[in-house]
Amino acid sequence: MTRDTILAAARTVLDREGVLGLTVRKVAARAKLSPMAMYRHFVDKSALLDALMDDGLATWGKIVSSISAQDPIAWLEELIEAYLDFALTKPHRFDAAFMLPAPSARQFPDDFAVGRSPVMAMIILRIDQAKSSGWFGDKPALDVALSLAALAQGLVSMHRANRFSNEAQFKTIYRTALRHCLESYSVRPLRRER
Amino acid sequence: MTRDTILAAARTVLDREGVLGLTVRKVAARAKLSPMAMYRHFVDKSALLDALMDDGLATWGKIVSSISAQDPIAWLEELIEAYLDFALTKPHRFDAAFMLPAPSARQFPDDFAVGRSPVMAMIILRIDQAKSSGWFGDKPALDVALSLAALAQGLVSMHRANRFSNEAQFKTIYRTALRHCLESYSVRPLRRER
DNA sequence: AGTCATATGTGTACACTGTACGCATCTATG
DNA sequence: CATAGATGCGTACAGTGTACACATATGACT
Repeated sequence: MTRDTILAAARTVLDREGVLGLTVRKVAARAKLSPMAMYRHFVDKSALLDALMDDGLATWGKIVSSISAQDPIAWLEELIEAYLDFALTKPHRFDAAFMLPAPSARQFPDDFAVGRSPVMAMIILRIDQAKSSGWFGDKPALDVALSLAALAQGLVSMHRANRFSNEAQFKTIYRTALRHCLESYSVRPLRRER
Repeated sequence: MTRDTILAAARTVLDREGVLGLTVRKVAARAKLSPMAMYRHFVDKSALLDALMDDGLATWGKIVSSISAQDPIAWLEELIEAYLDFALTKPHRFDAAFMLPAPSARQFPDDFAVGRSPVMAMIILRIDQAKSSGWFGDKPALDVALSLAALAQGLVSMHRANRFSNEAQFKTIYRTALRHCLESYSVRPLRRER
């Protein structure tokens, strides 16, 4: 379908020029279409961006599917590393998937909200597996998964905004923080004393 | 100074139209200047956005300064709540301060990198205070502060991207996750939950 | 006072953006 | 072959950031 041609072209432009540099005309040119032809396949530029987001999430999904570790905890550790790698080696794809240029009007169907996306489902599955071996106490798997995801996303956002003085520092902090987060859920629930 | 007039106008436009709706011409109109006059005070539109970011961080800084709790842990809890409130009641300011529309080229001086901003300094101060009463064990205060900040930012980003099915759900998850994060660093006397 | 350098503001112009509209051309079905 | 729908295109327009050259205001020094 032409739609896929356009998406492929859009991916290329995205990778080269970033979200900001992505322009309807550039994508059209690369897809060998007139600019207006784009609008037969996407109502909007923002619809194109949304598609690119789905595309990025799908790639990320494939990466997650390919994590091979058997042990659920090892699997989660690889996941953490894979996310870091994805963010660093494909920054523009990452932006499109996780850092929309501005809050779009897109409404996710309830079934696709955080915690119901395919990737989240995989993560939750592993957490539940680990639970049956005694990890994570009675914390809801969704809470654990969301904490990991949000922490990772927050740190990467900061990095993408140049808020770490260098990449090495960022990586160290990322690994430390995520490891801590993972471990912090891996005990029976404890209550703080004041 | 005219610069401040422009910034005031920009704030208004930002609040009404959001980061995406903010346009050099609109700001100029509101400041009763010709569009080109803007360029005597800001080299770029992106310089204006940067200034708006500093502005947002400054207001956030004032909010943080005004947290009154004495006990450092209570202070941190209020901080968490204040951040949530800031994000929900001033979403566009929040965007400008924490979610730049796209990774800008802005380089932060080393002294202003994450962990050295004024707000971070305040947070770290409280964490250190808590440490001297035995909290947080030997975890570097920066690690604790960054984890809290990144987790909060990540969750809010997700919310701003409509990834939670409703605001109430988001708030619950935010509070749960941040409380957990805070507690997870608090190695002080811990007691089993019944 | 008058001069003059500097700071500040403006009007016009340009290249580039997203995209509305109407028309042309393919494609598939009768 | 005819015809209807899907797909593509050329033109046009309003809105964007901003370069450039010119106008004016300001204030310091004679």
